[in-house]
Amino acid sequence: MAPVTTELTSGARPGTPTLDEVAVLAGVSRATVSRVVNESPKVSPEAREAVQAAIAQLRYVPNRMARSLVTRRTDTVALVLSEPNTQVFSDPFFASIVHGVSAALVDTELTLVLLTARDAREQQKIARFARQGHVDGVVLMSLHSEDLLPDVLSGAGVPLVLCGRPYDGRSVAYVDADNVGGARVATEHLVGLGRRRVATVTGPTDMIAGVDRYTGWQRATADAGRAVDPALVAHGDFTEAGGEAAMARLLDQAPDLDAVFVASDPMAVGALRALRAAGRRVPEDVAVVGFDDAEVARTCDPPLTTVAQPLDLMTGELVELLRRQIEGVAAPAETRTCPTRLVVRGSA
Amino acid sequence: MAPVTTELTSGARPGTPTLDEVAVLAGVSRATVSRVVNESPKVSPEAREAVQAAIAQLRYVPNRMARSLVTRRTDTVALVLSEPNTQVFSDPFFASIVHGVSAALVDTELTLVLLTARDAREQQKIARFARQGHVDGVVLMSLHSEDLLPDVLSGAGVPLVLCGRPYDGRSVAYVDADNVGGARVATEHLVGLGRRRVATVTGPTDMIAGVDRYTGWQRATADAGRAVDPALVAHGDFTEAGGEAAMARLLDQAPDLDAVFVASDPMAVGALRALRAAGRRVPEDVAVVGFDDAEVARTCDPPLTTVAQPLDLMTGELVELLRRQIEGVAAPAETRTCPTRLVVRGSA
DNA sequence: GGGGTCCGTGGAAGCGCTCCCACGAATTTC
DNA sequence: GAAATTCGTGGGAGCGCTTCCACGGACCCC
Repeated sequence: MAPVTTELTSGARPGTPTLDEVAVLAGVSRATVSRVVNESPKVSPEAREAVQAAIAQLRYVPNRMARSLVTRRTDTVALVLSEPNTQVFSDPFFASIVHGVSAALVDTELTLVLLTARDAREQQKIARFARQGHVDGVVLMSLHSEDLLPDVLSGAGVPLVLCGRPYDGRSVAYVDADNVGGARVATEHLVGLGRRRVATVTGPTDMIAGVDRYTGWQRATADAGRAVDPALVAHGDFTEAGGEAAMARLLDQAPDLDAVFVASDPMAVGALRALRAAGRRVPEDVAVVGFDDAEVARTCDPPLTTVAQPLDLMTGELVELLRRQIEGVAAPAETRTCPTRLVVRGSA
Repeated sequence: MAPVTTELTSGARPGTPTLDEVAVLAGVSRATVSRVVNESPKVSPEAREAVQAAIAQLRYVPNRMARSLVTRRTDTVALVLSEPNTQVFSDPFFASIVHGVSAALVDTELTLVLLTARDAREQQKIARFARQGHVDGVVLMSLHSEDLLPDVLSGAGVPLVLCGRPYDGRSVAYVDADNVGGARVATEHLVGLGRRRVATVTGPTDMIAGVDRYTGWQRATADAGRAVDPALVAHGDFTEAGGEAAMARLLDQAPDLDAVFVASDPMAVGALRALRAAGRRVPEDVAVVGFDDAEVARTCDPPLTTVAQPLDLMTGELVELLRRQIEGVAAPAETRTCPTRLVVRGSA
């Protein structure tokens, strides 16, 4: 009954021109329009020009779904933050990573989308999203040990790079800073300053960065020929408030401490406050070293001596590793550990 | 030459089963499998069961690109943060919005992606992303006046809701807090406390929230029968450092001030610091009111009296308006202005 | 008990795009 | 000058899915 109107079916829907319509207007075939859109060199200048004019006139925008269906690429990568604590979202380190990755991608055809998962349900949703082919790959900031996403994603064959070493030595691509080394250098700096009782405020013990920085402190302490005194250790949660509370505990447990390595800058700022509240001067009475070299390390009082991570390098590697996996030319689980650097300011 | 192998073409690619393969295994047609996947009621229990078993066995995941191609829906919405200053990313208000929108979406079929645009190039990329049909709609936190995205997006017919009133009274859907009213109440509170010289630290004048809160202060000041003294005004940028600097200027311009309305909590924290540095006690010498009721307002010293925005309500409305537009049942440019509430704590 | 309704089902036509393949014309090579 | 190459082009199949339509069987009503 209904005649075959293949040619102009979509002409009925105004506002969304298709390849065919461009082809008709330009007087060429669909294939040629496709070539122009995809910048194939095998098109004569005249044809190219005609097509470009038609595209402009029709305000043609290619339909990505249709394209993806055949190319099996979406030109989209996701940066997934899998973390229950909303506040971590405002951690400057996270903001820097987002910024860096996004900057590394701006000159490519890839678009970055951010996904956050606060609980198992959201993790499921994200896993589905990725498995269904919405993205070509994912950079995962999976911070806690019990996270499901690394398994699900790599199991589903989604190209994946972790930002931060996986908690269990599973075989997966990752990029991380040399947290152990950085913490060690920070602690050695404190020891080298002649401090006798060097305490530490650690990060959460279910995050690898927390564990590694703690390990670095332990090693440096042992190397200095000192006992690892539990009274010199307080666990924080990478937040400013957590750092303040931990520092207060430390002051209580070990009133004679004269230096402290704090495993993140926000926590160090909290520690500074606790120290001030307790009437200790920094650095005279207590020397403080932080970690991250966040913006706040420069502006707080006194400015924070801290361990800087090479963020540009790290985000660059992150993107590089991911792209290689997407291209299919990467070894299964390449890893990078980037060197850190001590930045000496007023606090130690 | 090559025989027609329509049936099993995709069988060659292991690991990504298609509808057809599920259909074959379940002994039904593609159409029936599709019905099961889409939870159509018109399927017999036996067929449904067989299909579900096949799906489980094959670990079948529908290909969203293929589905989108025909349904013209992606079940994805974007939250776009269009803002050059990376630091805003760590503004707790932004984090709260993300959290709220994402929470409002978790029980729906919609997935939220976050997109950030720091410059015109990234804005272009995002515009393309949206126009090409990657998302069903966008929530835009377009904070500055010269942003292109609202125009491009609404021009392209992408369902769009702004978070925050547009700078120029353009006709577009938005949800905003009653910034003018909130600022007014805050200022009136200060006046009601008997303060004679009520200053203000404003937000950036190219952001509508900055402008509106300033307007609220002006109105309240005028209503109190006082002149709007320029010496009582300093412009900040919504950051803590900016607030500190602005407060310092204020102290310089108007040493006799005895109260200040600060247009955001992070700035208020900065102001508190400047005040302490200048030896002024809060609230004895200078009463301070902030805006946002951020986490930090509770933990700072003294706790901040501040204007709370109904975040859950706002994010709920944001999602509601967007969904209605996506369904096609919304008036073109519905708007919501949500009431604010003064939270009195120690600082005023 | 015959004609209507309802319901589950499968066939088939696309959605908009890419890309393989074949084709004719222009160019080169011996 | 004929065969071989190159090059731009168009035809057409197919990516995996949804959905319209038609079909046959079970059911209902008078």
